Order: sequence, then C-alpha cells, then structure tokens
Amino acid sequence: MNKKVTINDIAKMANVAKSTVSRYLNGGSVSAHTRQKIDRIVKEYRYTPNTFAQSLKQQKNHTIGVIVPRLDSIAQSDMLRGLDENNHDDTFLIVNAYQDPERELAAIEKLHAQNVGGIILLTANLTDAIRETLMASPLPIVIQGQDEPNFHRVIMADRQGGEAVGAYIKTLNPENVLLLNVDAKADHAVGYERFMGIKAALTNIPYTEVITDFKLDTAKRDAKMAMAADQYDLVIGATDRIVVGAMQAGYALQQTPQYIGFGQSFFSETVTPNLTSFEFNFFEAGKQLYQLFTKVRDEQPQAIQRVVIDGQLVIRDSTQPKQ
Amino acid sequence: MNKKVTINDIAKMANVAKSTVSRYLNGGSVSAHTRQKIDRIVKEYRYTPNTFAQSLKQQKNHTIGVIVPRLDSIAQSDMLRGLDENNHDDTFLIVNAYQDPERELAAIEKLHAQNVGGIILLTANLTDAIRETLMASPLPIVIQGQDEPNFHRVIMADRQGGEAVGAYIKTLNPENVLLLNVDAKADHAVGYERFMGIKAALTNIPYTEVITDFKLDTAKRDAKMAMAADQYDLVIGATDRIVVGAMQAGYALQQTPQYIGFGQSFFSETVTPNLTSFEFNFFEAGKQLYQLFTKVRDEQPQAIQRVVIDGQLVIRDSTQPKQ
DNA sequence: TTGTATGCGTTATCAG
DNA sequence: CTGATAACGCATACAA
Repeated sequence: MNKKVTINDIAKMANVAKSTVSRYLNGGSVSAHTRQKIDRIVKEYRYTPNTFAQSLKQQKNHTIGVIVPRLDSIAQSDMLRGLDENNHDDTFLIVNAYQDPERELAAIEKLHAQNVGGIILLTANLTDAIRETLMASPLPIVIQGQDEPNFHRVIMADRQGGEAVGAYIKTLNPENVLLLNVDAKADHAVGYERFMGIKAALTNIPYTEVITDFKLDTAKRDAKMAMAADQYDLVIGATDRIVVGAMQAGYALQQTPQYIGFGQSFFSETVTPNLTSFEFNFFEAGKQLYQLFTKVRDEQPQAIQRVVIDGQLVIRDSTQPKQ
Repeated sequence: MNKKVTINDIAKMANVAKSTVSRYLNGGSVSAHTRQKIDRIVKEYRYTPNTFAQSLKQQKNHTIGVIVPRLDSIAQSDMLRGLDENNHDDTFLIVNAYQDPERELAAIEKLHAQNVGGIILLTANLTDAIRETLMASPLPIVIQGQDEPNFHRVIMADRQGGEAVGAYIKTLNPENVLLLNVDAKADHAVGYERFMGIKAALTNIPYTEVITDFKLDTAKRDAKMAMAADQYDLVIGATDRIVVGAMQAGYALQQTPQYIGFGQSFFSETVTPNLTSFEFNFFEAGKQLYQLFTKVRDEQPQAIQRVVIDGQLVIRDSTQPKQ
C-alpha cells in the first residue's frame, strides 16, 4: 500500500528523536528552534498521523458507528446533518440497516468488531436480541426513535404530536375518519404513542384504523382497499409517505378527502395539494443526539439520559376547516 | 476504554504461543488438538481481532471512503445500496459533501488522514483542486457522475437519455418548450450531455432554456418566472426534483403543460400527475461501482476503466401524445 | 506443527 | 527541553 511519511521519517530529517516530534505534534514542550525545524518538514511532507497507530496506542478512537434504518428519507438525512453540525473530531461510520432488525443486529456486531468508539442507533424497533447485545456492550451507546427506558436516548414528541393533531381534528368536524397506522409492535413510538392523542380526540367521531407499513406501495394498496369499501372525509397517516400513498389511492378512486400526515416537510410540499402535517425537528434531533453521545462518552453519567425533541403542526392545503 | 480480550490472552489460556493463535485465526496449519482448544476459548470469550492492530500491521485496511454529494436523494441511496450489494469484507465510511466542492475536498483530505483503503467519489463537479488532490493520491479511487478521462469511473447514460427524450418529444408535437437546465459548469454530465440530444430534437420547435439549480425551491421560483412570461405546453427539467418544482409553479399559475423529467422513479410516482421520466439504474450503478473499485484496488489496471450505466424512458401521466 | 523474535506508527515514561 | 525505550495487538519470518 501507500507509503506515507511517518513520525520516524520526520525525526530523522530534523535530526531529533521521534519522541520530540510526537511532543511537537501533541503540543508538548519543545524549544522554539526545534519547533521551527520540525514545523518546516512536517508541512513540506504533508505529514498526517496514522490513525490506526494512534487508536492502537490510545486504546480509543474517534469513529462513531451510526446505524440508520434507511437512507432514502429526509428525516434520516436531516438527522445525519444535525449529527455533523457540531462535530469536529469524530468520524461517522454510517451503516444502513434497511429497516431489517436482523441487519441491524449484524450491524451492531460488525461495528463492535470494527472497534468503533461508540454507537448511535436510530431505530424503529428494538428486538430482544438487539436489546441484549446493546446491554452487553461496553461502548457508549445512544439511541433514537424509541423510548427505551434502559438506554440513553433522544426521542421525538410523538405523543404531543398526536395530541396536537387530535385537537386540530376537532376543528375540522369530520364525519368518518380513516387512520392509516403501522404495527405498534414494529414501531411503538409511531404505532402507539403517536396515535394515542388522535384516538382520544375521536371519541364521538366514527373512525376506522387500518394497519399498513412504511412503504409507499403498501400504503397505497391498503388505503385503496379501505377507501373503496367506505367513504372517508379525513385520512390520517402515520407518516407523510403513507399519506402520499393514500392520496394516490384517493386520486385513483376520484375521492378527495382531507389528509393529515406526520413527518418531514419536504414531502408535504411536494405533493398536490400540499400536505398538512405534524413536523418533527429532525435536524435538531441530530444535534441533540451528538451532544448526548459526547456527554455519555466523556462523562459517563450514571443516570439514564432522555431528551425529547418537539415539533409543530403545519397546516397546508390538504385540510380546510369547514365554514 | 473497553478491555477486550486479545490474542495474547487467548494464547495464555490455551497454553500456546500467540503466533499459534494467530495462525489458527488466519487459517494456518494447526493440529486438530490445539485447534479445538483454541476454538473453545475463542468462542467462550467472543474474541474479535483489533482491527487497528491488524491494519497497522498489514499496512492496509478494508474501509472504503464514500463521498456523496447529498443524502436526501433516492438516486444516492439506491447507489449506496448497490455498493453494499456484493460487499462482504469492506466497510463504507460515508461522508456527505452537501453539494459543496469545498466540503468535498475537505472530505477527501480527511479520508486520507483517516487512512482509508480507497475512495469512491460520487460527484457532480470536479474542481481543479479536487482533481489535483485526487491525482496525487496513492489510493485506489473510482468516481461516479462525471466523465472525467483521467479517472476510473462509472457514468450514467446521460447522452443516450437525452436522445431518448428527444425522440419522444417529436411524438408529442409541442408548440413551445421550456427547458429547465442546470449550469453545465457545475454539472457537465447533466447540464451538457443530458441536454444535447434534447436540443438536437428541437430544431424546428421553439424553446426557451432557463438555468436553475438542483433545489426544489429555486426551480419552482425560476419556473414560475418563465411560465408567467410565456406560455409553454411542454416543460423538461434536468432532474425530477426540478420538474416537481415546475409542476408546483404550474399549479400556482393554473397552467397544465406536459412535463418530462430525469431521475429516480420514486419521485415520479409521488407527484400528481405521475411523471414521465428518463430513469437511470442507480442501483446497478452502485453495484458496478463497487465491482470497479475492487478491480482497481486488487488488480491495479494500467488502463483507465470506464463503465456506462443505462436507463429507460418511462412514460406516465404527465405526457399525453396528441391524437 | 509450534514458538521466538521483530516490527508496523504512535504515545508515554523516565532518565539525562 | 530532549532522547532512549517500552508498549499497544497483531502477523510473519525464521528457528526449533
């Protein structure tokens, strides 16, 4: 492989010991004269330290493994951007789990084998196997997405989001509501927390709940089936993506109910009509995640840390309060 | 940090030399008896090798740096999925350049400092500074996105795509065409190659070309301006995202021209009406990229390698040939 | 087949 | 302030 210049080469060229060079590099005490000498050579040869040797020696490293459930999602990429925002020294090793718990587990194990300095896990569903592996890990670990009591975590305000939507529903006076939810066992935060407040608001309003999944096609299919069987004037989906599926179903069936979604603003403004949606602040979530991670890593707090990220209901064209 | 069990610990517990354990781990010759002994202990203690020590010793590593221009794009995530598809031993270090040449350059330098085993660069625009840095690198490097003669590369069939769209345009018999392009200096493959074939087909048809950028908002603004000034019955955008912006402009202006885009299928089926689009096979591009990379790394071919990924025109509701 | 010794590039300890 | 030396965990040439 590549022949990089090492600390040893520098030392020889400067006629000093390599330990002196090391001291120079790490801000130790070096005389002005030696400093200059080394400085010149280091710059000339564009010396960069070998991170493997450093990590080996220091028994720690600045690579953080980040496991994401998917990459083709604005929410995720916003969060990743947030992670980066206040980061200077760390490198993120991003692994896509493709929304598959088994791949997620495999990723965790692989990251351990790779000797990462810690793990940030963005997840929809913590299986027992994953939970155990995580508990057994000596690494600093922070999770996002699920309100798991045993782990340091950053979670979205799913419950409050549901309540906000619930309150808004009442102003719409719907006659028959379709809820497109996902399996709470597969994603408790979404399937359960998020819909709590909504259902609470629907006490006097007839509604049907259909369980679908996060994929556009599935949502479209399931929505079509439901909307063909009964007439709805308001459709609420667990995510914007699901609602987009429903809108396509409605388009195909020539129905124009009102729609409400949850999620990232990009989608909401791409579809026609623009989608009313409860929007979480994923970028902020990413920032908080990184901050929490460094805290966990550097201070090793005894108490489990929990951060909640809020959001707000943005009303667009897909809902129109009755006069 | 974490006290992991080392090859030395294993050796002591098994009463053998650490080199024997090393041989055992690397498939060297070990007697059946010793093998069993070691095997038991390795499994019991869940030994995993320290990758830093390995990399340090072997002077190479299996971490590939991948620089992506953006993460919130189906095209990119499809490509990343393709990269993973046939990968077993390598780990991808994904770095987001946020479509900023300076950050792209910084990423390249950081990856070198991180001692990655190679770089896969997905890019829209190779500045001179980047080109130089890349040329000076001793690492195996493969790029995607631009047809740069000096680098091993995988490119999309932009020219053929433009020709296919050009041929299709003729069947539509448009009267006035709006081209929403991007600056060819910022992305030659898109701005120039992709529009070659289109313009060739427009010899007898009046058209206006407007230069916008890849962002939805900008495209919407620029499209709106153009569409307010003149009447178009066909709008062609450099990417699906740009066309979505134009569709929103059209919606706002109550105009319903036909639309054609380029890019990933997801977008095309999300908007209403579904978008006619020339779709590149990004997943395949990812697979080919990884294959090309391993070839470059392992065989160090003298000749520059060039792979072209094709695509096909998918006709949907946004265009309707006149009777 | 097995063990000993050495070195990868770095940092840290401890004399000088 | 400086330099020799050991150590991090692993792989390997060489000797036994």
